[in-house]
Amino acid sequence: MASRPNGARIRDVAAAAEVSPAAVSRYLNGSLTLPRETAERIDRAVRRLDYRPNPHARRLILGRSETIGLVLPDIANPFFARLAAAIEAAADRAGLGLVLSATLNRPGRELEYIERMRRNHVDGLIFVTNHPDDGTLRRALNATPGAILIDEDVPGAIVPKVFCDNEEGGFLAGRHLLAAGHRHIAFVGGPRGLMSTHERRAGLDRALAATPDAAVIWESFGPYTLAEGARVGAALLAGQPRPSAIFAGSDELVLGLLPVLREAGVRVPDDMSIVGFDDVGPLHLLDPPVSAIRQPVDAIGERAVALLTAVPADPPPCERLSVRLVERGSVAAPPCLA
Amino acid sequence: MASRPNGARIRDVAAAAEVSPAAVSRYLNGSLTLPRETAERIDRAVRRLDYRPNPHARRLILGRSETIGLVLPDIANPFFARLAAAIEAAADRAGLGLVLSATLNRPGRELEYIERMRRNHVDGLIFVTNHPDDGTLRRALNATPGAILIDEDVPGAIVPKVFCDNEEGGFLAGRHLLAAGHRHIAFVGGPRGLMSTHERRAGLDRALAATPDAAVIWESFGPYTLAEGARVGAALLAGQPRPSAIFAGSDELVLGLLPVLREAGVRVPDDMSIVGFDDVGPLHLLDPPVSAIRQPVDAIGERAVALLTAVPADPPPCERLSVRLVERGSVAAPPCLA
DNA sequence: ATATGCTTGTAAAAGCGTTTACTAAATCTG
DNA sequence: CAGATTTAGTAAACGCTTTTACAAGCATAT
Repeated sequence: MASRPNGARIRDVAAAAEVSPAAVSRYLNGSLTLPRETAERIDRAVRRLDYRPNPHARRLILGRSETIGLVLPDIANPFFARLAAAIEAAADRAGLGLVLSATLNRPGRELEYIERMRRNHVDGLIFVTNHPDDGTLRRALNATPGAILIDEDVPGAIVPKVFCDNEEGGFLAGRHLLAAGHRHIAFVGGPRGLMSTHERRAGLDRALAATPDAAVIWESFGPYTLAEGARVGAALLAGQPRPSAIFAGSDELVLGLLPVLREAGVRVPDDMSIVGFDDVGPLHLLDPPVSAIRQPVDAIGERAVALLTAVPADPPPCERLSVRLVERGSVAAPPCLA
Repeated sequence: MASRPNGARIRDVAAAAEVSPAAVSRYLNGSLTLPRETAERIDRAVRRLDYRPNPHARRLILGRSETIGLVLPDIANPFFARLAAAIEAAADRAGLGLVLSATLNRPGRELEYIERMRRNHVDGLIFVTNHPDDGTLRRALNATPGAILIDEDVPGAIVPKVFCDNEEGGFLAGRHLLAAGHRHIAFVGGPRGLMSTHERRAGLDRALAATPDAAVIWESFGPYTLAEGARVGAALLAGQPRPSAIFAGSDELVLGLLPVLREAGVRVPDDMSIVGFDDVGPLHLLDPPVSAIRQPVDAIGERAVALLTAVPADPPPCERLSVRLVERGSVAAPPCLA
């Protein structure tokens, strides 16, 4: 039916409807109202030829691509995968395409994508970092409007931001542990210098502050990975005095910790309580099911896309989405009280 | 430095190097060799102006986008997320952008993407289905070259394909269970009508065929999901006679099964052995660590991109990538022999 | 009769890199 | 030295849509 392999062009429609290409374009885009009869001729031609504007020509003239970029450390990581799913869904609802890029923490990858955005390859960028910034990223971000930051901050970047309420999460975890009777708590944090690490710790401290004999007696900082969880588990068990509960900064850390504890004969929650953060992994399927602070992943994706398509505000908004504690079976009274 | 907000254009470079835009284009694309002196003038201008071709203009004239599309059911699913990571990495190495789309099994989404490819929005499509095809997808695929199929087949689609060796996987699982002494085995498959389901079952049968008293005494078919795993677990425990081992078609199924077994007081592997498939989830962190057939996810991604960028062959290749059994702690002798 | 305004459009330019076809000059060949 | 070939480029067309600026025709108001 269609004469050309790639579908009809606007001028085919124009010819079929016996109007000019400009008329078709303007009518279709609503910048020209036409009498019923003419409009119907165009509509019919569009349907008959199954016309769709060539996106490349459109992007060239419009200078935008109806596409956003998602830059994150690693799509295979369940937390980022969930985030990506939420963002993809939100972008799709907004009629936006999504191009994906994993940095795998290779330096320069993030900057490369900012550059791509500056050159209008994409209309906007959703950025997920998980390493401290030496100022490079901040400068690049501030020099190039159109990016937004989610999940983790780049200090000093003046861009819209969407984070979960890390401090509240830390507080919730701390209060929960406290209520169960724990006084000696381990904080297994993310990397030093990351907002999430700092804030979760601050929230934990706030919770503990009200109880004089409660304290963080052990802490560690490192990547939010499985391997780090395993490493930390060993170190924690080797130390003295041993805490009775752990607040870990990610699902992955918990997943890494658990087998080490089990191996060492430390039972959860009888000998050691544990609270995770993120709650996107199958924490409910572990033995015991692990309690965790749940991040509102879908909402973060939703808001990220909304902010990207919204008119820029000054100063750019920084949204804090609530977290909540999901109680399962990994917290009990400390052994001394049992 | 750059006079325009979006970077230098080819004519800026041409002006700076005192040649024509055509000369710059052809020199940069290797279709014109120039004397050292002229070439250096252009190189210098390119560096000084930090020139990069406008991708939209490039795509318009070239009719291709240096971008491929990845269409999969759900990026939040760990298996697909791993696959996406592998494909993203391979695409990146090949200098290709990746646009992501999750179908969430909405009908029509897949067709929509094939249509987009036909209109040159993307240069190629990597397709991951997980539902039986009624012929619609086959027809669309065959009518539009440039897509490839991975992980799951669309019967009759004449396109390059990359699958793991499901049959071998089923065989490996069956042989392993047999070797441990099991004779009464449950097959927890994916949906009926899916290649993976069929082939894994066939491999299992082949393994059992050599042993007269060994048989699949229970089977189920359903989505490769957690919820299905839980459902099936309950059904399986309610039936009589009870098998001594389960071969489940995905990590998710295992993850759904496990808590149901535990709840029912059925110990793994003492009372029930279990072998999974995929091995991308944290199977090694479960209690007990679960043995599984490991899919070569990275290799699948790698080959998919390679096939997409290769010159089309006739007939299109169908690659089968080897799987292997990863033995952990979820298989033991059946209780009757213990 | 002239001015004003609306309706119904259209022509042409803009957006930018690539390719085709071609020229002018230099070098080589016989 | 005539003619062939190579070298070193260039002008113009191409891809397709959108936008700007404008025009013809008609009705209404002054």
